[in-house]
Amino acid sequence: MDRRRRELNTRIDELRGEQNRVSEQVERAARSGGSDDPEFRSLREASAALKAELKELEPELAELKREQDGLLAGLPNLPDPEAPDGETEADAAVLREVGERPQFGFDPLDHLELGERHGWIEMEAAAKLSGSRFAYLLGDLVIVEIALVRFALETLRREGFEPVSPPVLVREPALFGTGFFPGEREMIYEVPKDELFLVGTSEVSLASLHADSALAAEELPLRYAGFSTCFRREAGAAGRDTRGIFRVHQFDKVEMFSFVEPAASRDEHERILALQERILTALEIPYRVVDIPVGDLGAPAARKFDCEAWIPSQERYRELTSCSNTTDYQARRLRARYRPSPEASPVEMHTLNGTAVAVGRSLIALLENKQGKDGSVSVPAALQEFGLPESIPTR
RNA sequence: GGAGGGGUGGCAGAGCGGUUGAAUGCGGCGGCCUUGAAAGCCGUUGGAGGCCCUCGGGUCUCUCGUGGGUUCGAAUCCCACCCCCUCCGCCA
Repeated sequence: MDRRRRELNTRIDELRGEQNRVSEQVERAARSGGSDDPEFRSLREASAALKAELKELEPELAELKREQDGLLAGLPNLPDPEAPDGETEADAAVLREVGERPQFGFDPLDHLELGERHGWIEMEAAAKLSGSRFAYLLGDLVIVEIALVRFALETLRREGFEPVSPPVLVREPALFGTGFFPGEREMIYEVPKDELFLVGTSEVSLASLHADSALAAEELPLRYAGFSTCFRREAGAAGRDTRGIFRVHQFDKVEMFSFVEPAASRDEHERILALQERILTALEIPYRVVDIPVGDLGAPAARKFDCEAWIPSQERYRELTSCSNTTDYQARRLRARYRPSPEASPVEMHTLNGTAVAVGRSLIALLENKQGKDGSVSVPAALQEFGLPESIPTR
């Protein structure tokens, strides 16, 4: 296919070149001889013949290009050779476990029992309002949510991440560029009337901040901390994690996003992971870090680490944050480039993303791990700085 | 939502069917001048892709918001879409 495309391309280039030359001659003939000049007429005919041949070949080339682009668009990023082998979550390599799992001298409650007892989570009315997998958060939990967001934003800001409150309704190219399209179209809410889509993560909006541009090398790295609501259809997850707010269609999240030079992306990945761990540690959530196997990476990522929080009611670790090095995959699709030196041609940057705080799941981890016998929940010191008491419910 | 105006090279800004891949100014780069610099003067200066090659270039195509169309020939004419500005209306 590619060979035929190249042949056609060359042929069409030649024809166009010929036509450009003939066109010039036509002009000269018109000037000297006028429109009755026989030379003028024969040249015009020659040009018309070239045009006819072009009209015949061009659609075939366009079709081949479309086909080839479509194939290319569906290809995933090349996995990092160090990513572990394997197809599924089960093949992930556990890198480390951090923090002490709580030892309860009583029967711990799950987050929904705690939430309902204190009037913090209301799911039935939400289901009536919006359907399954929606929730109202109320009271102290809302205050904790805001403290979580502020804590994450302040932490990241000190590390050079610029806070961003981005659009959450975006056009198709943003989703294509970040690699959610064509592969994960089923996960995305669509607003057909306006040809807009609701983002499943602010990663999509942040990545587009430097699309279609060529930055100077000195401008890199660029680091952003996006705060937004996220929307996910959760198609294909029917029946999974149906209890509580673990897997819902709408949640808030603070997301890190970095634009870096290719040589720096490995270090940046470590840096993002380190920040995630620092945040989890400050929130006093026990967690483990896993290295995602190649088969579970998704299209954009070359390497991915997840931090999984210990969830007492499930007696297992569940994904809380995730960070990916997408190398040049998104940059290529978004045309996010930079000049290695002022004279150099622009080349693709590397982009990386990572969750700073996924609010809903963080609340679950906090509620369950920090609960006391009386059903109260102690608040980590890091959040107390943002106006919360030592424990909730507030009396 | 209604009515106008407009999107041209890093920036500003001309061009409005053929010699314009694009005037001019600013900026950038090189040089002259200078002890050094400024000023001045001279020169130079977009991007993507294909082919050739003595690796420095040569050559061709595409590119004036995006996509179509008209024409022998389009930055220039027509259509659709996107974006920006001004005025009116509406609204958190």
